[in-house]
Amino acid sequence: MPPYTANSLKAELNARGWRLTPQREKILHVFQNLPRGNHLSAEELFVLLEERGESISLSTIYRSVKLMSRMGILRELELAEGHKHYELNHPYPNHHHHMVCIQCNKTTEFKNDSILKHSLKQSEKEGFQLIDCQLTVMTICPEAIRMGWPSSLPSNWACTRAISEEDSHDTLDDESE
Amino acid sequence: MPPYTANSLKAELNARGWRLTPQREKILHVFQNLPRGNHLSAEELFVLLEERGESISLSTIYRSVKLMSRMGILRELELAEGHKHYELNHPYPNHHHHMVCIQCNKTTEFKNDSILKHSLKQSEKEGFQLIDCQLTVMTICPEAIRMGWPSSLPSNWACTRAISEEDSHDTLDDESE
DNA sequence: TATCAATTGCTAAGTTTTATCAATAAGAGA
DNA sequence: TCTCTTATTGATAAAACTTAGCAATTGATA
Repeated sequence: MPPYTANSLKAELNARGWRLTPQREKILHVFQNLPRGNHLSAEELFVLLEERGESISLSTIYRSVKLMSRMGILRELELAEGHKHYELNHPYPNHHHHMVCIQCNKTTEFKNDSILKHSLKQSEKEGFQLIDCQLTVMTICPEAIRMGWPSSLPSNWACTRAISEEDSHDTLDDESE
Repeated sequence: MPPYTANSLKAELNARGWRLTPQREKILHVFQNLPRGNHLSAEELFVLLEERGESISLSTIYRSVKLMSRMGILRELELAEGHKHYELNHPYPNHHHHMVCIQCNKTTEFKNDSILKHSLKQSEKEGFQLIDCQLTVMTICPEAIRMGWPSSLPSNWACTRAISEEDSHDTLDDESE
């Protein structure tokens, strides 16, 4: 995915009968200058632009991020915080996934291209066209563990337990960063 | 994860100072008798119970599915439909993921334990405790493709394109399916 | 069986997102 | 450059989804 310029964004939009507006340009600009690993909700984007004196209505924010997600410019994230987050779409080889602490909502990115490969394999097997894949790893972070969690947590999350028992590590294959 | 009975559910609840109620029992029962691959939203669960003449208030539905998710009995799914879905939690070795058509919202399950292994590896590397992981594969299904989609779709979803070019298939390792 | 606190159901309210629609402005063509 | 057509914006209202508050009920323990 090439870094978008105002011109290439315009071309992409016009090719579909859509228009380049100052609002869409500003929104793209925000995401392009966002530090790596950050993502914004519609509300956060709204506030951020307001603070910069470049206010855009919330309606337009919602419409724009949805449009740009469908175009493949942004990526829509569902990180279990009750609302959607958006980030610049970085396809392979910069494709990445997220690990989230279900207690404090802290999220971190990680790369692992074999996830994408598995997804591609799965979709091809069923005749589906792959658009994107997102692995969300739900965890408890070290701080949350220290804070007493997971006191009220599952006593039987065999998920972790069982797979640890058989020490799966030697069956890992990939180049995960 | 053992199949829950009323008794084992009661034990799990009481161990945490919580109580077994007819409502919680009914809800568990619904999920245990749901055909494999199905999941329900809070609203759908509400309607389903109402139709069976076993009405439970919507508040209680929401509270119960959240509680049971935290206990590891249910799994909360975010499948980009705008609201959460729930299913019985099937940990390893019955852990699974979802492929969803972003056009018609059709979802299908698939197994691939190496995803879980990668997640475990990632969380351990950072000192996080793994709770669950969910891979969501966004696709366009064959029917949607036939219907003219993805006409307004990304022209540059390098995600798929680039990885196809290098034919990644021979680097796959696992027992998926 | 009595006690105490967890739980329910009802209602209201909070959050996030979409719909409506008149006014505006981008793009294409003359 | 000007005009025309239609996509787009912004404001407001409404929809969709989820949580909060509280009196009444009921499960678990002794």
